Amino acid sequence: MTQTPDSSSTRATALRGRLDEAPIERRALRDGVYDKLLELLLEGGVQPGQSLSIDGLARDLGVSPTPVREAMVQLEHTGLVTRAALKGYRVAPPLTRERMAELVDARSLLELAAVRGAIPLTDNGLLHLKAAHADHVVAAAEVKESQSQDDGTEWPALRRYYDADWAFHRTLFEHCHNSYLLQLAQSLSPQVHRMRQSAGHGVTDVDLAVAEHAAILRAATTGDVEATVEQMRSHLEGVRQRSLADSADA
Amino acid sequence: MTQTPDSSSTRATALRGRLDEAPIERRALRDGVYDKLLELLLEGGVQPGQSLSIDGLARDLGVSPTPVREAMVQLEHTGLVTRAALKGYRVAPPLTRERMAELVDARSLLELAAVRGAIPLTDNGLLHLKAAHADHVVAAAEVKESQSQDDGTEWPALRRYYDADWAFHRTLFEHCHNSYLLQLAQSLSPQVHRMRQSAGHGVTDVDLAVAEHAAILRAATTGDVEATVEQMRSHLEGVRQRSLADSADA
DNA sequence: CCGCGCTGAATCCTATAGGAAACTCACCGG
DNA sequence: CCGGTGAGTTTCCTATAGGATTCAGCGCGG
Repeated sequence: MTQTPDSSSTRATALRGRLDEAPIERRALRDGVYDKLLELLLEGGVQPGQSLSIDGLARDLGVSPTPVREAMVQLEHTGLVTRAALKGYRVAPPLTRERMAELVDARSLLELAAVRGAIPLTDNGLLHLKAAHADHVVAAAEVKESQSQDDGTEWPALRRYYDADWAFHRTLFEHCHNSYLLQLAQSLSPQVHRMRQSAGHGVTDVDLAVAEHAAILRAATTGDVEATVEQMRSHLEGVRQRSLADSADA
Repeated sequence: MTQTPDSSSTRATALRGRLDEAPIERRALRDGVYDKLLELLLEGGVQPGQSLSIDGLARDLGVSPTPVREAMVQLEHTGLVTRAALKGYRVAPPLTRERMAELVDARSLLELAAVRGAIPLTDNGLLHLKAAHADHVVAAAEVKESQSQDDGTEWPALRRYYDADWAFHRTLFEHCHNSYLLQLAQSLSPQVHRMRQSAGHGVTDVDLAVAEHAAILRAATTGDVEATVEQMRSHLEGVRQRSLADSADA
């Protein structure tokens, strides 16, 4: 059975405590296509400048061009692909050092504002942040394990690590009492992911990031706004350094 | 650079001075549909919550559903419409007072950062800002004239005024040496337009806005960063007051 | 040797058609 | 009186087809 009619509202309120976090999500084909293409672009399996044929992608994915077209409109907004009218879509050119610096600046602006709005955290917010950090630690361990094997299959672990990292930051945005900050940060997040992908960094960065996140979490626990801001600033400065360290601006 | 055909570079450079501002823009149908729908939503000709039927809009616009669908994906990202899978699109609910305050806060964060990055302006930037301000003054006069007639046709003038107002602010973003700030501000701008539309304000606000813009321009001319920041802060505080003054949070 | 025009295939863009799901509303049993 | 059920209609979602445009390759004239 595909759908849950859920006509009995009385029972719904009774279960509200259990399924408030899982709104049954019906997905059209275009959402799945979007996820697939996003994964492809973030993994770096396509060269910048390469053309992305609508019909070709539709054939490869086994769907018709219409949902692919919709997904491309969505991707166009992330900045990962560029569109030329009547000429199709192409993978966006790689980020230059200058653009990377701008990206980190813009992100810092949003993140520091989010911290100022989120601290002191509510009890619920603190729980979420702790959970996100714990997941980040686990993902970091998995990355280190997969990299020790070095069998070429480290991408899934890396992807999971990136998601956990972003989830930690996103938690702060979700509790900063300004929904637009979250929206803005999310619109920047694909570019941030791409930046990290282009500058393949080593295991040491993972440890540093985890340590800095831990410092942020400690400061957030105390409820000291300025201390948390300072830890976040330090973390973002680290991110900046590590990102710009090795960037072969093609 | 990837592939700039640019075969006739000699002639291109000869004409560079004349057509650098007018890149011939080929538009597909979906771009025109997007503009039409954006106009419709910003004008307020549709009630919040009203369903926007793909087929119906396609019939009304005299096109097929496919370009309408693409335009809706684009609109969905602006927050002016909401989408439920397998249920279609609806006009987004109106902004509550709280959301308006959040919006002004987020906008202020970006605008103040832009001023800090843009001042002191380059000669070119200063020229652009002056031109934008002059256009804003003209548009303001047109609004006052059209409102004195009060024949129900004030919308075109108001729309033009909004565009000129936003162009002034956008100029600062364009010269702040951070392309992502401009991108973020542009993603917020539809909501800002909608906010102004929902809170129908009078002629007096136009004069105030023009005066505050003039103050910003004067400070920017001197090249004093902090003075310009202060004028922008004052302006945005005025915007906040006027926006929240009359808001019938439905 | 270089620029120019032509031809063909590939691709984009739009229109149309059909299957599937959701909403409306009358009907009926309790 | 109220909740459940079923057909009918509307709408969304996807697939397919056709016209329009771009791009690559080739031959020709200057």
